[in-house]
Amino acid sequence: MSQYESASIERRWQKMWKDGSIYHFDKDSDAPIFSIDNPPRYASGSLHLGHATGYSMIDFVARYRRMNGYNVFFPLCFDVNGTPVEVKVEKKHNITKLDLPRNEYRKLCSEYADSFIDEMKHHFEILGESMDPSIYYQTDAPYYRRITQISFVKLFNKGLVYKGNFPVNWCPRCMTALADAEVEYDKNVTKLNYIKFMVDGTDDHISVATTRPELLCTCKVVAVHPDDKEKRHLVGKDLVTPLYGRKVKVIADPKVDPAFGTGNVMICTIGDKDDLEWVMKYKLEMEKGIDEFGKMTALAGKYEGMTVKEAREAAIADLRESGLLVRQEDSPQNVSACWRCHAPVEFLQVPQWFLKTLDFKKQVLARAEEMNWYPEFMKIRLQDWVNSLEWDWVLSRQRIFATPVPVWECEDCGHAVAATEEMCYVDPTEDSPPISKCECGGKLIGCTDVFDTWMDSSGSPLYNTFWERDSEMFKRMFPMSMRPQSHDIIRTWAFYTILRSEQIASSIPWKDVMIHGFIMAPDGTPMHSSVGNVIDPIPIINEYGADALRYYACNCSMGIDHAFREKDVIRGRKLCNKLFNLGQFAGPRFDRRPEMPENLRTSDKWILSRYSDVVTSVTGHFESYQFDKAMRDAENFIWHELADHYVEMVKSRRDDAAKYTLYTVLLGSVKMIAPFMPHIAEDIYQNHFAAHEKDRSIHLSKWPATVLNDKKAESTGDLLKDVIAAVRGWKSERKMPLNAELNMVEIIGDCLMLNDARVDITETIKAKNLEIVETADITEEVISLKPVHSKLGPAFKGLAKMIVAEIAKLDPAKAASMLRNGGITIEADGQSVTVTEEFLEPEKRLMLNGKQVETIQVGGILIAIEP
RNA sequence: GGGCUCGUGGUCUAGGGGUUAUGACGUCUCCUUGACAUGGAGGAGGUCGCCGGUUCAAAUCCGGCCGAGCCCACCA
Repeated sequence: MSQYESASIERRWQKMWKDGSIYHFDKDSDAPIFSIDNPPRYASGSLHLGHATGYSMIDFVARYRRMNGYNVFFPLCFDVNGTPVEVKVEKKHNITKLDLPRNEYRKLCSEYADSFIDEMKHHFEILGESMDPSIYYQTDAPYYRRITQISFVKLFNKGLVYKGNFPVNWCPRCMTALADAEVEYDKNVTKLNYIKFMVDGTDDHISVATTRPELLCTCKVVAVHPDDKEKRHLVGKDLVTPLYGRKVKVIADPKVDPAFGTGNVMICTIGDKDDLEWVMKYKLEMEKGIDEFGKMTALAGKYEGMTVKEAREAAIADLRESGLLVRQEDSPQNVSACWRCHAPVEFLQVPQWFLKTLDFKKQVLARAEEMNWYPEFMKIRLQDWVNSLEWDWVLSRQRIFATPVPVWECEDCGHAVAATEEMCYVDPTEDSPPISKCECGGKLIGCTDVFDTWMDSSGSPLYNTFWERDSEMFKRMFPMSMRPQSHDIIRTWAFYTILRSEQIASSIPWKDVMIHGFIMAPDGTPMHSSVGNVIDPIPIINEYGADALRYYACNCSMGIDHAFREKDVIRGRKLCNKLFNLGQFAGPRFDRRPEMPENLRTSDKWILSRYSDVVTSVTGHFESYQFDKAMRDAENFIWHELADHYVEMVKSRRDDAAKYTLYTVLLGSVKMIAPFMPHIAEDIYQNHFAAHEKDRSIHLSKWPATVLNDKKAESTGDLLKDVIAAVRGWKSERKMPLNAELNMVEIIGDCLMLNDARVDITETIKAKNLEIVETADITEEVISLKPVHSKLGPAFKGLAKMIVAEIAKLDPAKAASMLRNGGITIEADGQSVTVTEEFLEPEKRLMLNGKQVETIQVGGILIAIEP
C-alpha cells in the first residue's frame, strides 16, 4: 500500500482514542493544568465549516499543551438554552409559549435539543477533536444552572441587581426583552410620511416627517433645530396632533438634523432610542402606545388592538382622507429586528431585572489589559464596545426554556426576596421561597422571568473551574488558561464573562484570549443558507479526510476572515500522503530506539541542526497561537529538507548515524504535526515507532526538543543540498533520469568542507568520480560585477547610485582585475572613492583549456560535470 | 459616520526598508529513481491598488485617495 487511505485509518484511531480515554483530565494529577474555556456548541444540529475549523483550532492548542506536559482541561460541552430552540420548537409544533403549561413547553424544548446531542458528539469525533467526555456539561442541566443562579444571588446580595422600569428592546414575537447585543438591523425601504400639524389657534401649519404615524398617539413634543430661522418663531407655541387633536409644545434641540425630512421631529414615548434620549432630557411622561404583544393600546383610540403594521396603514389612510398627509416618499432605513426570530423589535417600557454594568466599565477595561489577546488588535473591539455602552445589562427575559431568575416578589409591596445559595438550583414558579411571607406580611410570588442566555454562558469559567463545587480545584484552576472564540461575540460572550469574573471573583477569567475569524464562501462573501452558498464539511471530510480539513484550518490565521480554499484541503491530503510514505520508507529501517552515535556525518548534523531550528520556531508559533506559521515551518522542513534532500542522501545508508538521525528527525517531525493532523501522526507512530517508544499514543508523548546546534554543519549542509540540487537540475535539463550515472564531477572553489560529505554526494548524484578542489586548471572569465546594495548603501549613502552607474560602464574583466589589485577608484560627484572587493560580487564563466565546460555555478563555487 | 483588517503572478497567499519578492493551486516541458506520479526536476507568468512624502535605498515606514470584508453606530 503506497497511498494513505484516510477514511479507514481515521476511524481506526478515533476508536482507539475513545476506548483508551486518551484525553482524560486528571483531577488528582500534580501536573500543571492548562484549561480551555471551550465554547459549548449550540444545539442546533448541523455542522458547518465554521464549526469544523474553529473547533479544530482549539484542538490544536489542547493537543500541543498535552504534549508539553500539561494536564489539559478541554471539556466536551453543549449550549442548550434560549430562544433559538424555542423558536424551532414553536414552529415544529405550531404553538406559542402561551399554549402550553411551562413544564410541558420546557420538556418539548429539552427533547428537541437533546435529539441533536449524539449527532454533534459524532461530529466532534470525526473531526478528531480531543475533548474530554469525563468533564462533559450541558448548559441547561441543573448542575450548570445552579452556578448561574448562585452567581446571581451573590450579585443580588451585593446590591448589583435592580428591577427597573425602563424602556427595553422588546420582541413581540418572542414576547421578551432583548439586550442591545441581541438586536440586529435589517435593511429596508419604508415610507416617510409628511404630515400636517396645525399651529394651535391659527390656520398655519408645519409638516412633520415620520415613518411611524401610528405613534402619533404618544406624540409629546415636536422639536426643531435652534438655528432654524423659519421655524424659530414657533418654539414655545402649541401644535395640534393630527388624528388625536392633542396639544403639544414646539421645542428647539440641537440634535435635530434640519436637512432631514422637514427638519421637524415628532417625539413620541416611546418609539426608539433617540426618542428615549429626548424623553429623559425633557422629563416627558412615558406613555405606552404598544403592548407586549405588539398591538396598539387604548391610547391609540380607534386603532386599539391592531398590530403595529395594521395601525400604521390605517393611520396613513385616515390622514390621507382628512387631507393631513402632505406627501410620501421612499426612505431607506435599518429596521431593528430580533436576532433570533427576525421579527421587528419595539421599544417598550416593561419592568425588567438589570445588572449594574456601567459602573464597571473601568474595571473591565483594566482586566482586558491584564490578559493576552491573540491577535492583539482584537482587544480594541472590546474597548470600543465598553466605551460605547449606554445602558446596564437587561438580565431578564420573559421566556421559558432558560435558567429561572431565583427570586420571589411580594404581591403587596413588591419587595424581592432572592433564593439562598443553598437552594440553588431552584425554580421559583414551582419551588417555595426561602421565607414563607414578605416582611410586610404579603404573599411571595415566584418570578416567571428567566435569564438572558449570556448570563449562563458568561459563567463558563466559573463552572469549569469547579466554583462553588470544589474550592481546592477552583483555587488551582481560576483564572483559566485561555478562552477561544470568534470575533463576532467579543461584545457579548467575552465582555459579559470579563464583567462577571470581575464582579464575582475580582479577577480576569482567563490569561489568554484567542480570537479567530469566520470562514467565508470561496468568493469571500459570508455564507448564508438564504444565499445558498453554505458549504457542508462532512463531504469534505469523507473525500479528503479530517486531517486534510484540519490542515486547511491551521492555514487560517487568527483574527481575520478567510474565504474557503478547497486547494488547501487538497494540499493537506497530499501532505498526509507524503508523511505516510516517509513512514513507509523509514519505518522498516528501525529495529530499536537508537542512541546518538559518535560518528555523525555532515549531512546528519545538518538535518539534525536544521530540525532543531524548526522545533524552536514551531514551538514559538504555537505559543503565540500562530498555527499558520507553525505549519508552514514544519511542512516546509519535512517536505523540502527532510524528504527531498536528507532522505535522498540516506537511501543507500544503513549505518547507525543514519538510523539515529532519521529516527529522531522523523519522529520529532511527526510529533510537530500531531496537534494539526492527529490521525496520520498516530498512524505513523503506531506503525513505525510504538514498538520502540513507551507512550501508548503519540498524543500522550512528549513534544520534541532540540538536539543539536551546529551552524557550520548547517551551512555545509545547505551547500551540499545546493550542489546536489544543481546536479539533479542539470540532469533534468538534459532529460536524464535522476539516477543516471556520471563519470566525473569536479567541485571547485571555497568548498573543501564538502570533503566531509563526499559519500553523500557520490551516492546521491551517482558520480563515479568526485573531485573537490579549491582551484583547478581552468581560467575564469568574469562576465559581470554585481553591486552588493546592502553594503554599498550604508557605506557610500548618496554616492551609491553613481558608483553603481560608473562600475556598470567598465569592462567586467578589467574591473575584476582592478578589484583584485586593491580596488576600483571612481570619480563620483567630484569625489574620488575606492570600491573594494566586498562591494561587488563577480559572476564568472569557467573555461577549461580555453574551452567552456559544462559547469553550474552555485553561489561562489563551480561544478564541472563530465557525463 | 466610526473602529479594525486587508489590497502582492490567472487564483489564493507569505514577507514587511537593502542582491534575483515566498509558497500553494492552476498551467507548460521533462523524468517511472529501490517511500510517494496524491511524486520529482524545471519553465512561463508580478509596474507588490493609486498618488505624494521620508530615505543613499520603499512592496515594506508616513500621509492622502480608491477598493474589499468584518464589527459597531444609525436619522425622525
